[in-house]
Amino acid sequence: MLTNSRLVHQPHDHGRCIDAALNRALALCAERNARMTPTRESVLRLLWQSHQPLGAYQLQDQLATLLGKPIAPPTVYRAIEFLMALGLIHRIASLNAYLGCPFPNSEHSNLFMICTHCGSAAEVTHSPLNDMLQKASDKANFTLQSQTLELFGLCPQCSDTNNGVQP
Amino acid sequence: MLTNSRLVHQPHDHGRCIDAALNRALALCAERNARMTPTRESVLRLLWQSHQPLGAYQLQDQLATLLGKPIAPPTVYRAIEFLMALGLIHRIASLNAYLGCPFPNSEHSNLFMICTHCGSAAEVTHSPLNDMLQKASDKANFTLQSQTLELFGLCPQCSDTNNGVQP
DNA sequence: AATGTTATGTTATAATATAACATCTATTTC
DNA sequence: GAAATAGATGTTATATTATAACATAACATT
Ligand SMILES: [Zn+2]
Ligand SMILES: [Zn+2]
Ligand SMILES: [Zn+2]
Ligand SMILES: [Zn+2]
Repeated sequence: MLTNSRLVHQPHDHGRCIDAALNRALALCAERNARMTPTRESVLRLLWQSHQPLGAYQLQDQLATLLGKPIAPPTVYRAIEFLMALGLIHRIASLNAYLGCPFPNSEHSNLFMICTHCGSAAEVTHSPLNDMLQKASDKANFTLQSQTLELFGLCPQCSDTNNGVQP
Repeated sequence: MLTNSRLVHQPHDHGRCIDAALNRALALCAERNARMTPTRESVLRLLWQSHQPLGAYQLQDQLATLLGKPIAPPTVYRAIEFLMALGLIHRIASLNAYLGCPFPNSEHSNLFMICTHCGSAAEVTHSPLNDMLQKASDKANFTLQSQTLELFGLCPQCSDTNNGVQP
């Protein structure tokens, strides 16, 4: 079970998360001949400021503040589109929100564990789960193409005590 | 694996689907002292006209046509809210659309298999899958509360040949 | 009939997302 | 380096999905 769960749901040196994400992104761009422009990089950084999914208009606000000038929705959505195409971020359908992907290269089950209290979200890749979904699909003669798997509940921090909100 | 998959993805006597759904709904309303009003019944019927999830504004159009008078969004959303509260319908987050539930009483995993070609959607309840999700949550110290599980792919009809769209 | 409760009508607006076209910037080609 | 091209951003308008707020109507209980 490959996951960033422990990291997400615990206090940690978060600067590393951002740096690592940026480095993965730059490597992937080099590999694919894609351009990591300042706008795109800013959006990716904003999505890695926390481990909580952000909505497009939250991103818009924060981007406008960061760049010190008004930003229109298409700018944000274009960056999102670009980053999604590279697999650098995911969309959380239940939340209409976006989240940095911790392992953009590897195979994905796209399973998310999202805390209903503090909002943090961990991503999980779980082969047995994928196998089971594949089998269930086979059994129903359903040709599986993609999947949206979002779990809601309390993260370790928030279920332990009522610790309040995450850094 | 409890599912309406075979029914959904094959030609069938669809009048029965609607009648059965209505009967289940009426029984549940009686049980819960809830009122199945004409508007609510119409919305439920519309959602059972096909096995394809419908958006709120599609419902609005169809309801307006059916009732022969203009219908405002809140009317539709109120009916949706009521039917969801009773577990008679589900929301498909990836589609912003709503779908009748084929087994509103039983335990739910809320797993959907949605055809990307014809749009039909089957619901599946799968205990081993739920167990596995519960275990994965436990392992991550995540207190599972609810889940959104949506699979996209080709239904038996659409993957077999290029049969085109479903009745 | 009077009262309280539940449902619907109505208007306006919030929140999320995209279309269409103009302009600019970087990359390549000559 | 200038011209041509492709890629990225700016700008305006609008589509799509969902809810807030308040008025009216229907129903139920007494
Ligand atoms: Zn971090
Ligand atoms: Zn939490
Ligand atoms: Zn049917
Ligand atoms: Zn199909």
